Amino acid sequence: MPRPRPNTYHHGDLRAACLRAARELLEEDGSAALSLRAVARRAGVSATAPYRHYSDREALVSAVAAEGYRELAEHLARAHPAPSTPDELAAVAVAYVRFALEHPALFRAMFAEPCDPTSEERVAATEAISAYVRTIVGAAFPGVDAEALSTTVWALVHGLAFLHLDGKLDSSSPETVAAQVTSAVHALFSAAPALSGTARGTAGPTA
Amino acid sequence: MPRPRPNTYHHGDLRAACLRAARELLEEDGSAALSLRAVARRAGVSATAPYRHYSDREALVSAVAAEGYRELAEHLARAHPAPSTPDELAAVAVAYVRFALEHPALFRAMFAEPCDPTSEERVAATEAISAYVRTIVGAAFPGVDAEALSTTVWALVHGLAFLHLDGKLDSSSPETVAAQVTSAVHALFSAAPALSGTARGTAGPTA
DNA sequence: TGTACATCAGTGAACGCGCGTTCACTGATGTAC
DNA sequence: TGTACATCAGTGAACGCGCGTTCACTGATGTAC
Repeated sequence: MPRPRPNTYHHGDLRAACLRAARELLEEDGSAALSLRAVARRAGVSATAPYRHYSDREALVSAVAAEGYRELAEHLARAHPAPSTPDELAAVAVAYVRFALEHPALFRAMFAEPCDPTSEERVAATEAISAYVRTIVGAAFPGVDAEALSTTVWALVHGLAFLHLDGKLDSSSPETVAAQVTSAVHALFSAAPALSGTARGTAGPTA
Repeated sequence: MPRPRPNTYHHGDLRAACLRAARELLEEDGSAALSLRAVARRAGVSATAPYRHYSDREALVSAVAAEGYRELAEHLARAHPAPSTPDELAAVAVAYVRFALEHPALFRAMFAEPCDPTSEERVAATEAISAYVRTIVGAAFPGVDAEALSTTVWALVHGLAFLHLDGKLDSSSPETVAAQVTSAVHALFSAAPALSGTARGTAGPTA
């Protein structure tokens, strides 16, 4: 009975296992800083094994953050694959805030610490997010300056996420949060036509 | 020649000196976590002296954050003591973002890490900020639901601050930042009358 | 004004800790012949 | 199919570090008489 990979010396996929371990640690204790040694311990591997796959601690943290960005993107797309009305956009906004509240430590790792600009994986991931926001805002408001509006939308939603995360707003129930996010986003969108310089009135919710 | 306080054994006001030292360290290296030992070193005092004034590290960090909130409040008031038009409110919003960009590490200490709810000094300071925002938004839009609108405003501005802080938006010049914040806030305010259930149209910029 | 003494606000040695990282190493894997 | 060997992916000891915190201490201060 030759077991396929019993307690292999060679782990198989330690790179992915480290990411998984890091994520687990973040979910369990959001306030603790992520340490390479803790990740190795959690992955059931010697303290130095991760160095085979990550050049240093920073590299691991960046990889975790990048994975977080990708998951966030998926999460938003799941809320609505191609939103084109204010309601659908609001649903995406709610998903954004919910993601932050469901993965507080990950979200902080993604945003709260200075992003080192040398991690191309990380830069690419954040660029993907902002491009995505630009695209869906542009699709919903074809005549509007999508660049400016999408930044404003992103900032609003991002700010709501952080204020909730920091306990500065009432996050007692998911419904409360969703209602607040929805109303804030609608408030902003009802002003969107005013932002349009070139095609005023061609698109927009006009109440 | 009895010098008044030459190299006194008794420091005089080590509590304040610790705060000052902590602030200096934050300004100098925003990415490093604040340590009690580093603060003591900077204050020119033994590693354990701060324990006379702060029960533990957390207490010092909370005190720093609380001071930050108070300074932020002053900074906003200086931008405009009693804003009552969208333009004046926008000036306050710009001041908020500028404060974050000028004191990135302090701002992160104030917001990015979970606020421990046991620090009454800290809780009081954040409550003061949010009450202040509520007040000025209420003053500018008397008929509007100030609670909801002020939350939305705060979130928008807070989000802009954080996205700039994290390098996700173009922060190349103060003017760029100011223009963007101003336009975002105006976009939101132009929708404010729509938020008013009771006094629609009595206040508001109506373009 | 001078003295005794309690209290206050520091010192400095010491503790145990977890960390990032290096190093020489070794067991497992897979490939060339 | 079997063997030799290079390479890969781990181990484990060790380093030096800064940290938070404790402890017994001591010098300075201020107050009561």
